[in-house]
Amino acid sequence: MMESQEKIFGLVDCNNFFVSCERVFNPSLRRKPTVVLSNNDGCIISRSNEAKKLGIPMGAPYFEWRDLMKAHRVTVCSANFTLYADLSRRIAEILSQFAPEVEKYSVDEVFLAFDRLALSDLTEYARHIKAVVQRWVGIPVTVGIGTTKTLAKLANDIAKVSPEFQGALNMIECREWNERIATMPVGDVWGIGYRLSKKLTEKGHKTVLDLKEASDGWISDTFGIGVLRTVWELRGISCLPLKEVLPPKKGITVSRSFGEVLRSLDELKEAVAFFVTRGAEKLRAEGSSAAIVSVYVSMKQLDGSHGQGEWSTVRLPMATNYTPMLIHYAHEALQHLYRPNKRFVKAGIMFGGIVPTGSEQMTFGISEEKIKRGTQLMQTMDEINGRWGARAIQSAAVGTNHGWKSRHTMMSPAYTTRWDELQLVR
DNA sequence: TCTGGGGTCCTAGGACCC
DNA sequence: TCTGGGGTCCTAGGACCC
Repeated sequence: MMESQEKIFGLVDCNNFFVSCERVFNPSLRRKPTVVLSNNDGCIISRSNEAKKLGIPMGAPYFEWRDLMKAHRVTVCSANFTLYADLSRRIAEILSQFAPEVEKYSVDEVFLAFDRLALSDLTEYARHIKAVVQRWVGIPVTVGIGTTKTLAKLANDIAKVSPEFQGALNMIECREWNERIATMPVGDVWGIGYRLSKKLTEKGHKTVLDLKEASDGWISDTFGIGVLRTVWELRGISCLPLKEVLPPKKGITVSRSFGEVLRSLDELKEAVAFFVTRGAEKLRAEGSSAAIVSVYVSMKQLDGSHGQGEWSTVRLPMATNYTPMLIHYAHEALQHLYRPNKRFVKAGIMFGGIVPTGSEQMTFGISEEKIKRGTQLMQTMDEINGRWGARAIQSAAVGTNHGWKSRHTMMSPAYTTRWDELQLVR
């Protein structure tokens, strides 16, 4: 029984994903130090190996490293998330041909699951997968194989920094596995972050091997069930199943820092309307509706720092994904937060109380006919935006001024998703 | 006014991930 | 001067009910 169910997990992780995406369409960036910035050109969120060697850390503020990068002729790209999402989807599609079960875990990672006895040489197979993705999409990936997700992830991390594995490491066939993890810090384990690794290290559990051999009772009493599961996964007992179909999201957030400080309520309303529009699209794409709308604003303090941020929440009479109604309630929430003579630097919206569309509680005062017309309008808008680019048409509430738009001064074109930005072949 | 156990639901906060 | 944006899960504590 157990035997037949036993699975092997693979993790395919794109190397320096955002930078690699930029290189696909701009080969002159290859072998040159390159970084990609976050929204608003705020921090560095992807680095080529050459950039990592210069000591630039993940998530570092751009302005702190600008001079060093200039001196070393580092190419700096603003984020082009539309492009990255499209390549990410293509890679996941290709990988689904190589394993019976596939989970798209993040924009740059895909978990695979195989039956234990189905394949004779998994290491060879992993190298094959790597070569196919490289050839078909042009993105370099690393493959880790293990008997649990946590071990596959660990194998992947090792393969990334050890060239002798040629981009694919099968933990099951790695004979010196225990020696390797005896020298790895406990914080390298998936699920052990900054705080947990600090606490574990203080208690004498410094390495991955230490954690693997820790006592169950102590772990669960001190750190809870989550860490206990991680320990079991390190021992090869699978506790984290593959999630092939993702359940609908429990919350949907859209937020941005502004390109410039905002003062007027009208501008804030436009920004909030834009966030709601994006969020409502996400809702409809999942077949969901929301009954709670929260709005968030952050203000610049007198000392120049950004404030904690303030929230205002409105409960709707019924769940909906109809953009104009969501904008209406978001604006109502915003009224409670707005104060004249303040400098707003960031805002966002969050949808909660999410239910499948169709299961909404009906409320008096809204006719079925009205709801039907609204649904049709939204469908039409989504279709048009899907075909002509996400901002082809949108509600008038979003406005056309967009002083609040994020900065992205070094952005590459939308090579794959917009006809007018297709790459020219000469 | 004090006494008790057990259960659910919700919220806030903390920790993690990319 | 300039510091991203999106998620998940778990736990503890309070309100409320029987």
